[in-house]
Amino acid sequence: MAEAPLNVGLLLHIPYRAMESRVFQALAAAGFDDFTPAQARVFQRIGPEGSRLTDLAEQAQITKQSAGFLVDQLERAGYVERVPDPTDARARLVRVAERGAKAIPLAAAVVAEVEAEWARHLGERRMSQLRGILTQLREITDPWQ
Amino acid sequence: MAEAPLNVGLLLHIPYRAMESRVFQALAAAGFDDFTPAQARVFQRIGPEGSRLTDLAEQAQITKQSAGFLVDQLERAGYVERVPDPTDARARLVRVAERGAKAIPLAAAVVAEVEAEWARHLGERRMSQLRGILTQLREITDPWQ
DNA sequence: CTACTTTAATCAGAGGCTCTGACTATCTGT
DNA sequence: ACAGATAGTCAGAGCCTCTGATTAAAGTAG
Repeated sequence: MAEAPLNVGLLLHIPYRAMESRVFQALAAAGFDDFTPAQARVFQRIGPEGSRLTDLAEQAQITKQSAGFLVDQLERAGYVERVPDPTDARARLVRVAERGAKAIPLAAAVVAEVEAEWARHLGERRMSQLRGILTQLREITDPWQ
Repeated sequence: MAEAPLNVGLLLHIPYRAMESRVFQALAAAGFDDFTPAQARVFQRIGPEGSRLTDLAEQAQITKQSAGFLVDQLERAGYVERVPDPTDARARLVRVAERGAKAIPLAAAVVAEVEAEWARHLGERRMSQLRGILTQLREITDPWQ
């Protein structure tokens, strides 16, 4: 794809993967060792009041069948629960359950820690530029606004 | 993981995924429709003189069994070939084959096109800042130098 | 030169992730 | 009331990745 000056796509992927590994290592060390990246990509999108399976699938850019498969596992492991959607009898809301709620602050802490490391390396100024540029870039690269 | 101000990890992932989709769409449209992201992650790392399976596996951060599986498929599809390593009879070099060589300039063109779109949106100045910051960030997030 | 250790690659088996296609139940709009 | 759209599931297939064991060749020490 590129050689000498790594393409920006790859450059974006490298720190992303580093962040992801750190979060998963920390979660596993804290006993959340049944928890896969694929499950996390769905779990992450669950809104405060719960989300419908179809919405989770769209946002994670997978089919609803795949999302259903992953939610099944998250449910079995106690991270989420499914409740009827009061506004639509066809639908069910996927909500964060007790065990999932415990994992969230832990993950958030690791994210904050890694971001702090990056800020130390880049300097606060460049770190905040990075955030600003990525937010602007999101305008044309995020299909889900 | 985060809510209001998206965490930087996620912000990095959004444009990466956009870039990847664009490249795969273009390859598929040009007849390279048997070519998966997993295969690409290995293919991408093949050096100009060919690379050993073990090195490809390390750089792609997968096991050598997985790398072997993917190289098998790339070989069957004509993207790569395996030749004996003249310096070590245990090893074989995975090299880009004819069909693979044809796909490379196409992928490079799409990468350039997407980068140009991003530069238009961000402005040349911020695009070049992005590249610089990511390159610096790579120093502490890339296990392979 | 021989024995031990390491390295490159493969084989075998298992499980996880994602997809397409088909189906049921419910809602929406006319 | 009916046709079409939407939420979710079931069934089946294929792809990706892993752990553990194995073969062959290299490197190393005595």
